[in-house]
Amino acid sequence: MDKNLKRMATMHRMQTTGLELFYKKGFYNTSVDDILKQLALSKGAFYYHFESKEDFFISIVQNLLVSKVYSMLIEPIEGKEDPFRAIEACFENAVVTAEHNELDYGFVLSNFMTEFNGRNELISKYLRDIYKMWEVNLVTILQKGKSDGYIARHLDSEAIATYLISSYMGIRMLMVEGNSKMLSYQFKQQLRHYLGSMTQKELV
Amino acid sequence: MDKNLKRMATMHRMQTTGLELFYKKGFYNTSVDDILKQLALSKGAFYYHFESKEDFFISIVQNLLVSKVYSMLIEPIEGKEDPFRAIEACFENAVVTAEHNELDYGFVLSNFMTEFNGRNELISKYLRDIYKMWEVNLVTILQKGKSDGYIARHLDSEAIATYLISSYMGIRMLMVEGNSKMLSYQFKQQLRHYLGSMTQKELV
DNA sequence: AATAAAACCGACCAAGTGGTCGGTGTAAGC
DNA sequence: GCTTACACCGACCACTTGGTCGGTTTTATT
Repeated sequence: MDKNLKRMATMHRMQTTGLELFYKKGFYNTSVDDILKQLALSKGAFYYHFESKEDFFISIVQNLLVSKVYSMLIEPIEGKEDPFRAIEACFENAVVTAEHNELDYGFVLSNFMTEFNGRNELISKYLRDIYKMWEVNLVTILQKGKSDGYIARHLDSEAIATYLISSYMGIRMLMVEGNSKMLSYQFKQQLRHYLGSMTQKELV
Repeated sequence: MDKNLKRMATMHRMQTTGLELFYKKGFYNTSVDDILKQLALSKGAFYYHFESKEDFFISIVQNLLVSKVYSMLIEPIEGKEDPFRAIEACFENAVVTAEHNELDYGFVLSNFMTEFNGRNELISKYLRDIYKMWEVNLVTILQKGKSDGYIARHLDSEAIATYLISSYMGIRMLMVEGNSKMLSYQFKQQLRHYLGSMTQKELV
């Protein structure tokens, strides 16, 4: 059992470092040696635990990315009363986290989706699944918002979810170029406006 | 003169093919040999015309990307009466172009910005300049819209421009993963809603 | 202490990579 | 016909890449 623990510990160390470097420099632009150097480990250790660089990345996706996206972007809006309020709070929180250059996993996801698109179908599939999970969750909560009387029924939940995710991924892309504080502020402002414009219709 | 013409022709051929492959597979994941193979040209020809792979890419940015972004995303909304209408038409046109998998240069831009971020400061700077050109233009036309009475003065032009570009880059990112027709439709719908919500305030 | 399995090492390999360079074909100018 | 400069060729180089493998150290178990 203790053996298994050590194994898990090493693998986890490799995965977190791998994610960090892959995110910073890209998957194809980060060599296995880069990762091992930072970990002070050898090639042998790496290929003892993982079949290949691809296999390694997939393990990162399944062990780190899925759960992080879930806890950062899905859980915080699940079960809340007012969907728009919950979504607003969640997105604002995510974008503020991103200001300080911490890993925010919505963007990590979109970054990787871009990099692997058309280059590695298997990995793309895994990433697409996470995205779908996020999207489906947003749609579900919006639909529930309709039943609960928070959202006008004529609104298109799928389209709103798509637009929300798009703008978020877009702003995060821009934020890495600097000026992230201003961009974050502008995003929050317009997000509020966008969501606000849909709730106000109910008052009419 | 004829000599110069041939030189230009070859360089242009290299640049268009280069852009196509860099866009499809990424800059770092496309080798000079890949490009030369498709062109049936040799290494010698490449390094006769360009100093390095980096120099080559910069020439593509300056010769192709700048003018394309200008003609697709800036020119169509310059000098139009109603800014929101013009912006709406321009973005819808861009996203429809993208449906058929043609190169749409707004996305090409954002793709490269992502890839070079933190990896090549010089190239990043060139790309950022193009982005700024786009953004400044949007802000300018929005401000003009205020003077002309099309847009309420209390609205934040910079924030609107940012949000517009964000959502566009975001939706384009999602579109490459497939289902682009539906995503394009949803984007257009929500874009209209977003812009519409700001014009209606004037009626109040 | 002996054993065996697990965890790790690092030299090595084939296949690329960006870039160099001595050479060749060719077309214009004399 | 001869020269010259431009456009192009492709073998070659140093270096990096993902991946292999025979071997050594650690570790739990007896």
